Amino acid sequence: MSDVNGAADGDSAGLTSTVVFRLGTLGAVVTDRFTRAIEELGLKPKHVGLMAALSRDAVASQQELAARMGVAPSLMVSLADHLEGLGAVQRVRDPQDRRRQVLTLTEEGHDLLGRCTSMARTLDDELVAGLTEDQRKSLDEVLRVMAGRAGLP
Amino acid sequence: MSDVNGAADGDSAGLTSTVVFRLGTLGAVVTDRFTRAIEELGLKPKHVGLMAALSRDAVASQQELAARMGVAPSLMVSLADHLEGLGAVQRVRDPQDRRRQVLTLTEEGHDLLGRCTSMARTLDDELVAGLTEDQRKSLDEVLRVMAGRAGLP
DNA sequence: TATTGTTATACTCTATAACTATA
DNA sequence: TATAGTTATAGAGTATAACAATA
Repeated sequence: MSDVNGAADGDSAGLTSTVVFRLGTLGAVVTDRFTRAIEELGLKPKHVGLMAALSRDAVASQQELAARMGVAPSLMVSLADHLEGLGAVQRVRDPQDRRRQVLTLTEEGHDLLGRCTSMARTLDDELVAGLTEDQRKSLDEVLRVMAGRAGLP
Repeated sequence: MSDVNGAADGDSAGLTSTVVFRLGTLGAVVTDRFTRAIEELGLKPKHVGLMAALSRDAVASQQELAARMGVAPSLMVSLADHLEGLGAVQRVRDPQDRRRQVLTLTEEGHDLLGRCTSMARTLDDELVAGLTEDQRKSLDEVLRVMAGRAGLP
């Protein structure tokens, strides 16, 4: 025992009981599953995130999207390259400012995103299978509050 | 609209509303915060995870720990190296089987883990600040159930 | 021969910096 | 000169494969 005051030493009431630890590990496992699910579509989570962002806002420049997703502009290039190669997004030079590449989600892109969403819902079902209806509602609200607390949109 | 049946196109009722997406992003943000918090202790999340595992089981060989944490044995070497350098763990050759390196958490290690736990609790408080007591209890139970569903201990 | 730990190597992800073209 | 996008380069993190010691 290296701690004279009331704080727990080691893991008696431990690290593994914190929300931070449990949310972090669970999030990692869940993301890992999702990653494997979308692999067959030739996608990685960031590609899906980009499509979701485009789905919300219809069109946006690469810089705007990079800022919104919190990634470097150079990464946005390769994400857009890949999605363009799949026919999921279209790049159009803004005629007003020919430096800007404006991205839009194509019909194929909407379709792909829809399939990803469907896969996520399947995983959702497995994940919440043991929860009551009340618990699911509570989860929804709790996630909303914590996301706000964590500075997420 | 590229989908004739009932499924949503794009993100109408979308990907960003799934538990998978929300849990994944929230977990990533939270882990990121924790990572920055423990930086000043010279630790990364995996180091803390290893210490937590040792705290639960007192002693274990590197192979056992690698298997438990789901990492490669080679990574366990560098994690143990680092923690040994900090004086947080001790490596002792098992006299019964001199191939095995048995790891134990030192007093210093318990102390370090305690500080990490305390940091996690501080983050916990910020995270759940907007939740009622009922919601916190529900969160605890819901996390337990989903962790089980996700194959976590 | 099989296993534990280690070292060497390679791969993935992503950021920073240098560069091009527009403004 | 400043900015959007691109390309080149580098670093972090981690796995796989080769190796040494021990069983």
